[in-house]
Amino acid sequence: MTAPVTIADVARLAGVSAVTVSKTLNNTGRISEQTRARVIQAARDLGYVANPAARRLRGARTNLVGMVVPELVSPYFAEVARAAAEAASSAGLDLGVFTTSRDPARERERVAALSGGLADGLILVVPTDDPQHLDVLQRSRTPIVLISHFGTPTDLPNVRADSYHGAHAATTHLLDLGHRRVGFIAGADGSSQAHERLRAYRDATGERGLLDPDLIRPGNFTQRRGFEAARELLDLPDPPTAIFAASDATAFGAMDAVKDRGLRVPQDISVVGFDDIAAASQSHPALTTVRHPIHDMSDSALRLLSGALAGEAVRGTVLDYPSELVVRETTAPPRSS
Amino acid sequence: MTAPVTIADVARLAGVSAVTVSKTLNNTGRISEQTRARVIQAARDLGYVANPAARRLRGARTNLVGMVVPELVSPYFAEVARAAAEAASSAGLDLGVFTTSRDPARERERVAALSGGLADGLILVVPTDDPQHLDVLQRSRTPIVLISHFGTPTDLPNVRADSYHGAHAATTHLLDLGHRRVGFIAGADGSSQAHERLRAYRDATGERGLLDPDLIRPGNFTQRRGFEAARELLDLPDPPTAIFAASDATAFGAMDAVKDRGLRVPQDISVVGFDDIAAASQSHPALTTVRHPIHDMSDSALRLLSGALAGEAVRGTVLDYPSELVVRETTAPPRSS
DNA sequence: AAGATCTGGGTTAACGATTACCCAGACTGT
DNA sequence: ACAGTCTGGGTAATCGTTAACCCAGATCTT
Repeated sequence: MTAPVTIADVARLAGVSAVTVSKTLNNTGRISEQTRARVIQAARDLGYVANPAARRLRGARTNLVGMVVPELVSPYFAEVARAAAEAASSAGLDLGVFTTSRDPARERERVAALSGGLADGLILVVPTDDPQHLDVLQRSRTPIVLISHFGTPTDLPNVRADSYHGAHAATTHLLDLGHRRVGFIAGADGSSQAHERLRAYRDATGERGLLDPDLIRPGNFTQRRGFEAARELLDLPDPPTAIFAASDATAFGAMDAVKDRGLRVPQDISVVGFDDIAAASQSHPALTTVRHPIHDMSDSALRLLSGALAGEAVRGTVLDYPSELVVRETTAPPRSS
Repeated sequence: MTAPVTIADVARLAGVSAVTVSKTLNNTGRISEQTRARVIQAARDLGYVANPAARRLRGARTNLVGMVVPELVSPYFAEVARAAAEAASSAGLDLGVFTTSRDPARERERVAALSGGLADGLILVVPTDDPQHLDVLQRSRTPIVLISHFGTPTDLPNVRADSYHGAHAATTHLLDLGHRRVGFIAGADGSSQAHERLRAYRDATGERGLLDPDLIRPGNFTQRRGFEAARELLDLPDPPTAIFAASDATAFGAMDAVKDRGLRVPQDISVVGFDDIAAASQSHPALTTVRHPIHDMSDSALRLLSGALAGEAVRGTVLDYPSELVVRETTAPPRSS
């Protein structure tokens, strides 16, 4: 039950004033080498860490950045959080991750509490697309960076993942291999990313006159639904020879269905996923998929935030990161060709 | 760039003093209905949210709980974080998740910063087992709850996941099905959980005189290593008819290897995992595995923390949650029997 | 009817750290 | 030798909120 050690404790032990301790530890003001050494020693001995609340209240920096994500269980968000934590760490910042469970009210509270007095800056992943909410964000004094916000435009810096190009490339890849019937298992309704992926699939197949509505199945990003939807596709009178799933999990479900039918991937059926989660490269055969440059995105988000913290003007910046196709082992030319 | 609205702004608008606003909003002290209504209205109009830093500094509660985890990418920690966030939310608390990347120094910093002035309480998942570090934790004034700490004993409340029983049950399950050669793919060296799982496997096979060191392969919890290790096992002169993997990811890798050999799960080879990650129930065939009662554990951890926050004596509490076998579709009697 | 009690709200101080400002002594230059 | 500069460090004020006290007027006692 030891009370936390304060700056006064350190000052007492070092035989100086609290101000001198503060100056020493923050490298501000003039301090002699002797005193500096004494202070640092005392701080170390006591295990002193400045109280962030006090620091923040005084207007100084906390070096804490808050990240608000819808949830953490889907590998995508987990990966974004991890990449951001690493980027933050190498920028000398700490990252605290807060989840909203996709509850707009909770998102508002989190943002208010964090920007009000805990964090130096905020990174919002897929913020709720509510004009009023976004307006509040825009007026906030604490720097905010958006990740993958696609709705109502704002002038907040926004780092976006562009699903379209990757999805288009993936579909084209299958077409180029010789597939003429490529099935698509969609993502969740209402997700802008899901919408983009479907649009790209439609465009790519349409360009070659190979668009068949029967080959498009609804989905929800889950593995289970991937399994079912793939079954539906395989049960078609004229089944596809390749399946493009809107997420890796869905693709794994689809692969399960293919194997369950006694067919082989990729010899009988090619499968492509989307996201490049960790399991994609580790499964066997390794999944051909589309990768969001999550690391680059998180790096950029943190660079923008650091910039804003340092007073740079970052308003209006929009960084679009194209997704890219990663060809592994689950795609091959169709049997017939 | 609106400056955050402070309690003084609300006071001014409502025509009262700051203290009255504080009392009203915190339901402390006597306030007339009239005044109360005016204050609440003003606060709402201004969108006032108390500055957590100031509040915390004054010694009042932040309603923020910090959770420190090694990382977030492995589904296990992601799930623990999610369950804790839900439990926190229903206890009226917010949960901020911080990662350490398994860096002890970073863990110490995080804990110091959080307990020093950000969070009301802390939940530490798998804390570094350093006596000195643990001593600091034990002296901390802010309540701390440990999750799955197995090393140096402390009197901090500790909610533990017991891997042993579940792993023993899993092995016995395979043995009861008639398997006489059960392979084991271990977890990462140095993980106490990995050690317990191996110990249980050894005990369970040993009890029936079926322990064969050749059937034990090193692993590291990854899918890739599961694939390789399973190959090694299948290449044995007298290969196992069942494989018990120390994690679900490893089990998936093993299943890949089995299928890659043209064998079927569970007809030719049974596979059991450990953790019951989301993909376990969604894959096909659905994975037989061992589940940690993560939700119960997180609930308990938060209950303990809330209790401590409310002044209850929770020191010394140790809750051991047994892991339990979940039989799904990847286990069956061996071919020969 | 005069003290006691209650009501509703204000005053003051404090939390821990930082910043702006100040000052004593040592050193410089001419 | 005396004003100016530099060095090293201290004092006071401040951030936003709340707990501990206090007090004026209304209401209640007997």
